[in-house]
Amino acid sequence: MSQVRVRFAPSPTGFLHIGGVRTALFNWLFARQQNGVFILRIEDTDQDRSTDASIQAILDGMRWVKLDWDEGPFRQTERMDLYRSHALRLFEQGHAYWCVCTPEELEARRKEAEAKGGSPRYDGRCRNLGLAKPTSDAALRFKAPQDGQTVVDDLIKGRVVFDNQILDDVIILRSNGFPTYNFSVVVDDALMGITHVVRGDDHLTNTPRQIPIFQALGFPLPRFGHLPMILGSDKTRLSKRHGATSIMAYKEMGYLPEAMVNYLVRLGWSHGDQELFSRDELIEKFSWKNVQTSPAVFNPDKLLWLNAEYLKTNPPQQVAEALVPLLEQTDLKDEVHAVSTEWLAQLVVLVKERTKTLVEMVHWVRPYFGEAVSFDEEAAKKFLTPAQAPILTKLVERFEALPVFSKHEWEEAFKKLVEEAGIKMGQLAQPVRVALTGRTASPGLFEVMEVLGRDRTLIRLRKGIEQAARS
RNA sequence: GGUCCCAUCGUCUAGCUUGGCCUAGGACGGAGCCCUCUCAAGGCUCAGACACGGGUUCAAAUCCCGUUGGGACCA
Repeated sequence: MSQVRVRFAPSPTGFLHIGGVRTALFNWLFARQQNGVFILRIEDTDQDRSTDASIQAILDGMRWVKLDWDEGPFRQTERMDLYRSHALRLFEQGHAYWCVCTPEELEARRKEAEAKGGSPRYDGRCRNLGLAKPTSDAALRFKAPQDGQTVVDDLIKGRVVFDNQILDDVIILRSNGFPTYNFSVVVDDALMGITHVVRGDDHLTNTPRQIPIFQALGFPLPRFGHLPMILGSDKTRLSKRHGATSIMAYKEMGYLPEAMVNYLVRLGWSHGDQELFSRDELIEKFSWKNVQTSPAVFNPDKLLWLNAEYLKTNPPQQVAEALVPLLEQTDLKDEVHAVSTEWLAQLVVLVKERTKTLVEMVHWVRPYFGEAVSFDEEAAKKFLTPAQAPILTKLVERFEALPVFSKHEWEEAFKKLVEEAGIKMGQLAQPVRVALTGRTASPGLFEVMEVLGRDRTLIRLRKGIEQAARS
């Protein structure tokens, strides 16, 4: 059994699409599971639309989700000689012929054929002309088989049969010397020794056009697999209209790459009822037979839930590391560098159950930096009133009597005071919460104090009392 | 228009290969209850689907045919 070789072959037009990431992911998982080779190939023959920035976006995106490639990135523009020489070889061997029909003529004939109710494909006019290298503009066409059937034994769709009668004599080399998509793909896949061509099912009907080219070139056929598309909420192909489609946009929105991968892999693949998978588990359990045959609607809510799961279960240190770059983009920049990574991890633990993205986490984590905290106006108005000042003062006195912070002891002291005052927990907790965090919603008070430490807890309580007395 | 693909809760899906274990399971989202110092998280409960029509069979979500509806490609 020869080694598995798979590829991901995006076009560098725009950004790396999450649908592309999913295709790459399935290929990558298969390669890793089979101890195979994963190849990255940039299909940049469309020079009008391809940009270097897009190539960079592909590499950045792949790295972010940690899909590493073993060979490449290859660029088709660097392989033009290969396409031309193989096209010419087909001509020399009688598998291709020069066509001098102009686009205008073709268009006119196509319209005519359609008007007569015929099929709009090429009529084969130049097929038997036997033109040697013509002087005028000419395109090279592949002599497609005209009878029989082409059978694709698809890894995902199963057996798909096409009548060769529908096959057109496709152009393989344009008159400007550039290869067409269907040709360069075949040459690359063949030359790179790809054993499994797995791509979006928008390419399924291209497959019977490509198979005869492999055969004419004398290369063994790879296996094919066609993944169903990702749809938007209105069941049309996923596009910007449905929200972000660029993988890096999700990074910016505060998603973890683990969550993206987990979500994308479950969109079209399943392993029983399991929802959460580690990378190693995916490699172990992935199989084509459990890939869905029908398209799937992208569900941002579920992705968000998964992200929250990973925020909660990933090692806090790791989450903190991912959080730092986002904090650096805020006015907290300097303070972030002043604190220890351990303390940051502790902060993550404090808030992780309340946030679904890193962006939300930035917001939640804010009050714990710096000595003082700024009060939310509404919150202060409601809970830091002159009526609250006396009990808050008492609380500070009790706390001051405790020389070191101990979550248990401070909680006991707090509860004792509540009991003595004959009030409910919440009646003291909310003013304290506002004093400590500036807001009405926060993690548990004593966890907050623990993260703040004794000094800052006392400082903030005193400031809270000042605010209460003032209003 | 031609060819091809697809069809289970709103969404992602299990089940379909090898019909009975399916009064169709799980997850997200929704509703409710519990927990509770706030907000969450968590626990429990509920609503919610085999596109339709024919067959085959003792028995069909599962097999066959058709219809409808989506989608892709070709130009």
